[in-house]
Amino acid sequence: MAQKPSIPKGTRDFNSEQVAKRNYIITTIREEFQLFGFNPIETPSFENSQTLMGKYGDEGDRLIFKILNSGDYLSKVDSSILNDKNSSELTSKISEKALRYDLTVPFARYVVQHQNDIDLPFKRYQIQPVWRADRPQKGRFREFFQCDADVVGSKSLWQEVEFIQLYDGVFNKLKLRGVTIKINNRKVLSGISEVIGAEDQLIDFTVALDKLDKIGEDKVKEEMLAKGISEHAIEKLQPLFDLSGSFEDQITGLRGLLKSSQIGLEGVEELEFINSAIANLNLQAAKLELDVTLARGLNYYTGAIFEVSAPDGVKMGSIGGGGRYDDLTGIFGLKDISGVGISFGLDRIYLVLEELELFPSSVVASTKILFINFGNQEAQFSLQVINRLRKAGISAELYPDTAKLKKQFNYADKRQIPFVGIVGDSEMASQKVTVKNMRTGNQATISIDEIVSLVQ
RNA sequence: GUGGUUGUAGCUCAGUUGGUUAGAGCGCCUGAUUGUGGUUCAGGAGGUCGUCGGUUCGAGACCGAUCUUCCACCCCA
Repeated sequence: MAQKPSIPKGTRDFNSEQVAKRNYIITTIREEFQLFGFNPIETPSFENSQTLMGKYGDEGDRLIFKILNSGDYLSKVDSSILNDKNSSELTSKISEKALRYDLTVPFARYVVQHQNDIDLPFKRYQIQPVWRADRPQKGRFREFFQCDADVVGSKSLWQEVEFIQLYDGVFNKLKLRGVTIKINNRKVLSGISEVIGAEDQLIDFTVALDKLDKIGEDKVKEEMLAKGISEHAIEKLQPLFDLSGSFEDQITGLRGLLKSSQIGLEGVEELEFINSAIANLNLQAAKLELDVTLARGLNYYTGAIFEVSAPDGVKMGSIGGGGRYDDLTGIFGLKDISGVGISFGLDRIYLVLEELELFPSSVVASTKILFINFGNQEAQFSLQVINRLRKAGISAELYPDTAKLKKQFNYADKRQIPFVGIVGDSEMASQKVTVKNMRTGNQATISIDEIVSLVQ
């Protein structure tokens, strides 16, 4: 095993079965996207660093894969910068391109760049890999696929309602029941921080709050204190920790808590609108849950925030996320374009379907019939038969070598090819083929037309 | 990026306080069976023990570095 080749940490090879299963998920998502009126676009795997940097927060910047400039990239760099060993300053000098980190920011760039060619509201979907220089874990890769659907140019809350239905539609088709679509609203979070007098610490406050179900109330309070949020403010937060019950109950509680915050009440009303609309539309595979501790993508989300978690009992991070961003294109100079979108994490959905054994057995398509090779004359005859079968839409192949029968049959068996065609002197003379059913062991000598109906 | 963890045959894993020639099951190859796979039987191949360096008379085992795996943090799909 000397010097086995390898692939970088957090990347994977996919065998045929895995590709088939991935395609099954992708096809399902794509069909649903199209059913909902989204059209595909694609963007380059790498962007100008400027496009990506600063859009995901400091943590995000760290996780962006930077691409080294071509040529003698160090020669133009000021030696004082080199001596300073300031990585971030040096990076901007020696790297002007970076691998895309998600599909949302490139989409925003796309909208601004092609604003004269698109009709608003613009609905697009995009299924492409993204890269993050993260430390890998289970369900966490450095190269993975996102499947995004977004709408820009409409502030309507019906979009949020539609996206929830889209989530439900995809998971229903994948037979993945019991997923939870968690929803929150950035305005509610803003309102809370306003009410407790911690507007300036919104991010710290929400990041701590986000951990509530993981580390518990006391630890969250500890972290808030450590981040400089006053004890008085945390005391005011108590009604939030005590929030419980149904979506409607929590709405009522929030309304009381946020009665002095205009923006907070706005968020509550949005949540209420979405919930009542969904209640009238009946979800099939998913349930919608209000989770005021949900805080993601705060660097650009402004309204609804979504996160999808796998069914209970499956240990996996979120399998989807999304939200509304009122001014994402603003960063690129196009103001007042509101967008909202969701993302499916293909690689994690794969792991969940695998764990729950939800892949249909039919996803791996294989050859239907393999022809045994007895020699050149027989092979010639077999290929004529194979041609006719292929024209009839049946995938058929000839074993390429005149190997021992045991070996040829074994090959069919290993590849789970359901039928084997045997052509020898007597078959050629009668213009027929002996076909063996590998599962039952039965075999019969039949005409080519009969093969078509037998194998199909 | 921080702390921990893992690596032995194609796969899953044994391998005693450091001591001859590193094992098992499954898989693979050959034969029993030159027009018949899956079962059975007989035989066989395959490992510089992740990599590099160190300690030692002697290292799969101990130490260091590095890569990889998984976990916690961070963050996230």
